[in-house]
Amino acid sequence: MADRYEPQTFEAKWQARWKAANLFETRQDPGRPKFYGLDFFPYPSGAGLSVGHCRNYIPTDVICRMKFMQGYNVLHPMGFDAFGLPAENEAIKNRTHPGPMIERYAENYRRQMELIGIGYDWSRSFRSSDPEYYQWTQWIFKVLLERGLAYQRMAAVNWDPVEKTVLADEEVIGGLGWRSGVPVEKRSIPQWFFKITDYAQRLIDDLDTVDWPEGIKQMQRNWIGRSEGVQFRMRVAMPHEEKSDEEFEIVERAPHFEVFTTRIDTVYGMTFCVLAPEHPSIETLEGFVDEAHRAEIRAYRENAKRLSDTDRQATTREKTGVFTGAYAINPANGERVPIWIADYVLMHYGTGAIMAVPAHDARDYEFAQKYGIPVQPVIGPAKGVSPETLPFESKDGFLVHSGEYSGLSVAEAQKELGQWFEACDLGTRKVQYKLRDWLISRQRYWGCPIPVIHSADGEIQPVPDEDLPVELPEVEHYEPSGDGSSPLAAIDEWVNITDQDGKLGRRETDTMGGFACSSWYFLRFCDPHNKRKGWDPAEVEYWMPVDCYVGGAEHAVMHLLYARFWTKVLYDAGLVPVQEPFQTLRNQGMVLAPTPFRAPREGETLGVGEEGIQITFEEAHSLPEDQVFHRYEKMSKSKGNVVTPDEIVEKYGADALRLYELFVAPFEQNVQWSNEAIHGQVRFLSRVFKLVDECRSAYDPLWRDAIDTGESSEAGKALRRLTHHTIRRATDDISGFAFNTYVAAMMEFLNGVRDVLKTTPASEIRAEASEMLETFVLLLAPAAPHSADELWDLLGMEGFTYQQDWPELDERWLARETVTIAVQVNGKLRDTLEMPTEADQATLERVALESERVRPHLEGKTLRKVIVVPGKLVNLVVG
RNA sequence: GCCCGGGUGGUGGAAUGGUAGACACAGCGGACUUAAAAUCCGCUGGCCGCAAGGCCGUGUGGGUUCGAGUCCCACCCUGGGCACCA
Repeated sequence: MADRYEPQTFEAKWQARWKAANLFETRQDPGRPKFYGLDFFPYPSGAGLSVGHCRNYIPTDVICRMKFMQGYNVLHPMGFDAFGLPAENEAIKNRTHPGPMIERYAENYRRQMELIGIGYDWSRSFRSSDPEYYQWTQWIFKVLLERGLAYQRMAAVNWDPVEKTVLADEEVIGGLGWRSGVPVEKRSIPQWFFKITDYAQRLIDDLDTVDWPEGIKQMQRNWIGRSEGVQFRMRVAMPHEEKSDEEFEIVERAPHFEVFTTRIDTVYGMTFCVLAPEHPSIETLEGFVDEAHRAEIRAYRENAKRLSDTDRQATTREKTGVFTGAYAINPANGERVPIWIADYVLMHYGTGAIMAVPAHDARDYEFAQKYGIPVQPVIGPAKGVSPETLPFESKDGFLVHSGEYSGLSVAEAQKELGQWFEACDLGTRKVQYKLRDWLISRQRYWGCPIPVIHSADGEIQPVPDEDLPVELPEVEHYEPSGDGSSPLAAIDEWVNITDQDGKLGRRETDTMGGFACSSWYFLRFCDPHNKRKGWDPAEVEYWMPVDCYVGGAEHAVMHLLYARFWTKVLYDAGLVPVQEPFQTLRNQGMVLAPTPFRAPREGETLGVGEEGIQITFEEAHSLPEDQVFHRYEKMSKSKGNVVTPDEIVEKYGADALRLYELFVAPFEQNVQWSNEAIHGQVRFLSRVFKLVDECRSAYDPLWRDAIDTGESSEAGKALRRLTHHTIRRATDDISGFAFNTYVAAMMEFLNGVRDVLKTTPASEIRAEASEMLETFVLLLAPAAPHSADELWDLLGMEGFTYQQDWPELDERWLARETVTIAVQVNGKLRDTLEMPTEADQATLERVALESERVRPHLEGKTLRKVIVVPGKLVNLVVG
């Protein structure tokens, strides 16, 4: 019998036994509640898993294991997000084909997940690149198409010159491609979109129905960006040709335009208005202005077209614009205001035109200052008071210089002006969203083909269900063409087909971005091998929604928003019974690893936010110590700071790794990896083995019969209190994602047991010690399943801990006979008293006043007040 | 600039408004050992004190309260997200 933790001798053995017993195969017993625990769909990188990834999988595994022991039918699947740019790029770099490559990588991921003892039901696994899977991705695409939620249009898109593809807005970070890190360019090509904007309001509203981190919800709300305002028409007016410059007339033939504002209360302060350079009305407007203005407009628009989005949206950039020579009429007061064109107004938001109120908007103010446009304050901090400094952007104010609306608060004025604009048919109150439609087209090979045929007459036909999947053709060369077309377009024998009616047609050659594949995989896990349907409705009805969804916060907007959108579309189509896919969501913190840097040398410059030049570990060793410093960074292959579970399991064992990752910090918090602190877990497990080894001769499997009839000794009682106290803590902590305190509770359990056994050997309290041993092993099982099974076996028990019932709490043992009462004088602790639990207030007060440690602090003072919290403390207030 | 988190010993961290520092790591002392490792026992926030004990202490400054790491206000630092969205 091992009296210490020797993982090499048993971890592989138990993993093999679990596999042979199909232990984690999904159970669907009637009469049991269900629990669906899911991890984010991983892309299996060639670098394999790091201990950082494990921080996602281990906690979910702990919860799923406890839920199963508590009697739930647990669905805990794993599959691989194999399609998409990362896989294709890695394959190109390795000069191989993405298909077989990703298969190897996925196998390696699975090996590592098994190495750390994660209890997945592998019989349900799939890859998003399996034709049996993407057949149904294509089928869902058609559902969207039929419902008018998928469409193709020419679009200026984010073109990533390195990836040679189009990126979704969400994949452009600060004007740079999210993977390539280079500035994206504008290009105009036909693109497929999903109309997620139709669902904007529901995507906001239903966040209230799910248990997600508040920060993630807020990020989604911000991304969708709802704002309420008024949209109204500006009529164009030109100087009267035969009269003086001061007289104007409305030109009905001119292109009147609409503006959107959230600050209708400031409408009297409008001193100009601005059109985006791409605004379609400008072309007509040019016909009404003189030659000089026309030339300026054209020059400005040409220039704007050439600017990249990054340059245009750089916040440090000074605003630019041109006066058109035309004017518009402010409908609120009939005053004329000049019409400008400026690229700080964006065509894709609102109407692409704004009313500019420089007194109350920082951007308009900056522009007005630069071009000498008047500024008219209309909101002040108090009634009848003008603001002292401009711009005055606060909404906590009152209107001035606003006709009959002067004196109203901002809130009142927004309401009344909105009503007035609507009553006079000047405009309408409107809700705007920042969210834009989801660009799904990728001009790349390694993705799910869009199941559409373009017939010769230009019609778009979905591929019939019976012809799905549209399989990716096997090809030698799949590298992106670089001309904006998919490499699939070059495969004539695949592209050119005859449709059902015998007409010639061309297949759509774009593929879907990877986020499409991960927007429904959680449904497929409910019924992964269905050949006739994407899923059996009964299976999805049974398992959905996901009860516990765990992954990194970096998918806060993209994946989670898309998956919610698809679920809602499928709900509307009557295909799934839930409107939200993920009931509870939690984000694990990252594992950061020390990464070497050195100071820049002559001629080297640091980028924004950089503190040094990142170097390899080899280089760090070759440099003098004072030239190298370390920073904790996210683990990544490119930084060379990856710690793999393989090396940790090899050295310390899987259970020590699992415990360490659970214990090291709160679940949601980032942690700094250290190879040293893990020793504590090895030590803990060794002491557990030692305890079981010492006590097992006293172990009686029939302890239940003896324990409630027999009289307990003091030591026996202490042991039982400890046991049941820990059942409560472990159960609550695991349920509440407090894995660090769960492990701490187990350590305290061990320490407490050892204290009891110092005075009373286990053989004298056999029943209580047996209950303790069994409970200890079972409570430990979710976190350290290999050790738990080994210990279970050493106790002479049959089967796996996973199959045992979770220990049952007996609340009677939570009650204590005595409690420690804190005695304070003026809030400062002066003594602690061991008192019977049921001691009443008067008793506590009396004993507190008698305390020898307390009395010196009362001398010469008057007792003014006594606070007694039974079971807790006595506070004597003196003065 | 706006929206979220977070600042507690040498380190990771614990603490329903009620004994701050649980549980660990590291360190120090001791036992065992020829020795080391491993293991076991003890100490370990700062200052004063031989001790008993006292004073200070949860980023800073105020406030509420009998009592504040926890609640409120202002500020500083830090991590993340968004960013010309009218």
